[in-house]
Amino acid sequence: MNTLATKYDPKAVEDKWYKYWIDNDLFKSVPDEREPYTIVIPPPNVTGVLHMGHMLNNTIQDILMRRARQEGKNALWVPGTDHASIATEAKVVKRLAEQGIKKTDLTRDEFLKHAWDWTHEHGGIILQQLRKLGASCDWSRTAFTMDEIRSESVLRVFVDLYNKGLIYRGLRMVNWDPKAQTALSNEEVIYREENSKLYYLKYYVADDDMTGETGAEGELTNEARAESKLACTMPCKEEESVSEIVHRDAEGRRYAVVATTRPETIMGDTAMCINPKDPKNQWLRGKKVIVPLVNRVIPVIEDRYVDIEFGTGCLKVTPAHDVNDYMLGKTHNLETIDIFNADATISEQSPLYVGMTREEVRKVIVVDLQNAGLMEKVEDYVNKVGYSERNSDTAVEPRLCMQWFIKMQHFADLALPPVMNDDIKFFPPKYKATYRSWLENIQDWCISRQLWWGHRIPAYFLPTNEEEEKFVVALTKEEALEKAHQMPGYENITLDDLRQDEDALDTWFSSWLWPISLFDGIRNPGNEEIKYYYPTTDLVTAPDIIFFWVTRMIMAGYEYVEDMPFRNVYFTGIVRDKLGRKMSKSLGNSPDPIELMDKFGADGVRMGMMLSAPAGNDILFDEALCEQGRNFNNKIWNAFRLVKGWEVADIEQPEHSRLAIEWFEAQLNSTIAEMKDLYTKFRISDALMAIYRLFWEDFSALYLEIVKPAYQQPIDRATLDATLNYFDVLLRLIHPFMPFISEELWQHISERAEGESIMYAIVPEPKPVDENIIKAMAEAREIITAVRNVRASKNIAQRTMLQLQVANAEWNNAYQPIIVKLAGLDTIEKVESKDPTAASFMVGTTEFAVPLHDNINVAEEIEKLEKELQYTQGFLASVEKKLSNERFVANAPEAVVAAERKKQADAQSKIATLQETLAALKG
RNA sequence: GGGUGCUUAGCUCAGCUGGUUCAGAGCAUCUGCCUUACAAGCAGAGGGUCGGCGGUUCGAAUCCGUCAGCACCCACCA
Repeated sequence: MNTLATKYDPKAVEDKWYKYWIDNDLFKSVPDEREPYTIVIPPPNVTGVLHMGHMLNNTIQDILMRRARQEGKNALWVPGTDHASIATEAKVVKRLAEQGIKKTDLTRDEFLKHAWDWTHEHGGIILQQLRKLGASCDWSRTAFTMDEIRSESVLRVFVDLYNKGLIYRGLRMVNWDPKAQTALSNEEVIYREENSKLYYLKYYVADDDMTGETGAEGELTNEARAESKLACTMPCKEEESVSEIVHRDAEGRRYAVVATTRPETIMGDTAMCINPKDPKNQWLRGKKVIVPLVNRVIPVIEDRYVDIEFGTGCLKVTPAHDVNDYMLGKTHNLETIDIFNADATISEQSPLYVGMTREEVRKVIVVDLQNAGLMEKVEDYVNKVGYSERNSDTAVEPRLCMQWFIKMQHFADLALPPVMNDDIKFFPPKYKATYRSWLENIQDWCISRQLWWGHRIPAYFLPTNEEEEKFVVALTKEEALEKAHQMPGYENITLDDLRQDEDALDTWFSSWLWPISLFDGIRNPGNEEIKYYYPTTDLVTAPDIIFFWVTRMIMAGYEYVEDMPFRNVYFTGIVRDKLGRKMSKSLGNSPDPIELMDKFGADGVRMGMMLSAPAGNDILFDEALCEQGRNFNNKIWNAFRLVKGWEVADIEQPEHSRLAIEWFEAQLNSTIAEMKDLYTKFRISDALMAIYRLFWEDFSALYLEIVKPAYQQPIDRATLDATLNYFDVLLRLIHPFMPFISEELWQHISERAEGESIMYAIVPEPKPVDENIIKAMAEAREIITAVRNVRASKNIAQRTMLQLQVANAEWNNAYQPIIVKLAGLDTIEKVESKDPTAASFMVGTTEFAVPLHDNINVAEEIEKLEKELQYTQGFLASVEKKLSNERFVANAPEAVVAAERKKQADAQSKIATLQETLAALKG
């Protein structure tokens, strides 16, 4: 009679409903009088493909969106993509290379054409994939960080910040990615531990007359003591607090030893540095030393920056290639020799190895140093090397060059208070500390990238003969010219004289405006949309972009709208495999989301994602969770099949059905309230678990089993109506998690007009719950389970009716008809003394018995009861011990003491009952 | 080196301001069932001295200290 398949088939419904939602504009939002609920998507890379991180992130966002709609809010989820300048440019360069085209052979315009081609070819694939997941974005608003509105917003902000004096240009040591050949911000550098070597190089003292010049008076003896041990070539350490350490070669010439991990940079050495308080290196003060191989004479400078304990306490200073050395160079006025080209090959400035790569030089120079006798020793060493976030195989090279920066202190001051005082709430709140420490140690933001793919910096250089550069910043070249004309000496220049800065802006310079620029709030401040949708409600993102993005959006929000960009930030975890490893292409442990959805259905995968995703914790993804999701779909499907198969007839409503409806009403409301609370705390997986259990345990295993008519029997109208009503509400509660199956079944459960959707079906407000109902049902369940246990242990068939005796005249339970039905009973009767051949059990303080006639095993029954007796006696002893403790009785709250007294009384009565039963059994 | 978390059943995790909704959930495991919605299922069951030690308290998974282990973030130690 049921024509529906016993297995739910997601494929048959998912595409259909997505199309229905789109055709009926159900994701669309325009400002109205309702309360807005807004999320802006963290824009994925325009040429990216969906991975598990996106799945998690977007599932959560979609759940929140759909929930908001069911709360009657005007919900808007704005989608879009990010141009991801470094990553995309790298991909385009790679593809061109495959075609035999070098970027350097192309003009900027030619290259950009290729990049746009690439973007149009691959762009938006990821947004298509999100549709399969069920993402309810308002696609009519799809934005791109390099579309017209967003681009113009970016340029305006640049000009504005420059005019406010918050953007400056400066020669700084930046993190240079030699592969992409661009500067990176500090945040784009990822440090990894590496096994490398520490090389100890000999720096001979220049013009050493070998007469034993001493460093400081009174330390002659130390030196002498040190020298006396020079039979060995290794440095000799005396009691280090006082001794000098001088190295001499076989001919007596003195040298210092410098420990370095980067011997290939010695061509750029312009000083050696010691700590002025370092006793062992006092003799080097004021000396000059010779750079090995290079033979350049460099001064020994003193600076407390040098760590006395590290290596030999001597530091080689290469101001062009190390951030700290650069600072030393500035304080000590050192020469700067840049020995690297932009691609990290050795430049003409170096006397040696010109044209070789840094890796090659490392190998060669180590050999050369050894051959020249200039290498003291080599040790294994673990250090941290910075890598480009986007080209993970490329070590970052510190490099000195002109870049654009934003002064960040101003923004840090704006952005810190609202998070610390919870105007903007973080979930979980532990990230507040991270946020704070970053803002309290804020560094200026390097925003220029030596790339073509991105927003070109709107700065225009003027012709000049001086070394110093002159430029104007303006939205367009024409405006720039006007500004230039204001400058003395430039009154008559033409457009052709202006040369626009070649650099593009950091991608995050557009992302930080996202919640504003999506509503055109930069170009048209105060417009209707920005007034309505901003501040957005929630942001869902991964904690690894807290500095890149979250923090900076807060900064931009307060700068440009004078308000927070979002009220809540939900930080998701990182999706790992079930062994806890990060998902990566090389490990091959990252499932293809599209394949997963084909296998388990989008609803199943969504549930799989959410089953283990508490905020802020990493989630260990396991396909088995999707399977559980699929199984739940199937459970819902089959419950629906059952209900749909019922024939209604004009018959009286059975008492057990009436009671089941009364109880489920309470249970349902209890769960609705629980879920409401969990949503406000962003405990979304817990909310899912609440509805999962309600549907499976309470609705399917209990409620439906109670009201289910006997085989081929009809159901009464009242019960059917109530059941359909419950099913409707359950589907609404399920909908945010599993939009497809809920929509599919809702059409059969509930009347709907064309264009309506469960996504706008309001979730009812929880009604007050009578706890007595829940308690009474819990007791009934316990009794049912106990009887079923008796049945199972005695191998009594399901259809054999049993009797239940209650050995307590006081006992009453409102749900006796339910117990009768689900436990398979004829009757429940109160007895003075129960049948001695019955299997007994206790629920609370009441003893129940199921007469078994000859079926009982007396020895077994006695053993069971004695075990329980023993346990209860032990329990009573512990309670009495507590009660006999005067300090407990005196100090504990009355309620607690009373509770203990009740425990005592209950245990005593239980013991009495057990003893009676045992006595009867033993005859 | 600084910071932030974490350690509870085989696995993943809940347990808020200390006391009957304190030892819980889901999954997995085990036993019995192809019972006419569902074997992607039904009915049951077992399983943890809440990381170690010490302290505060009448009472500690919960508060404090300490040790151990794990994770992540930040930082210029060559």
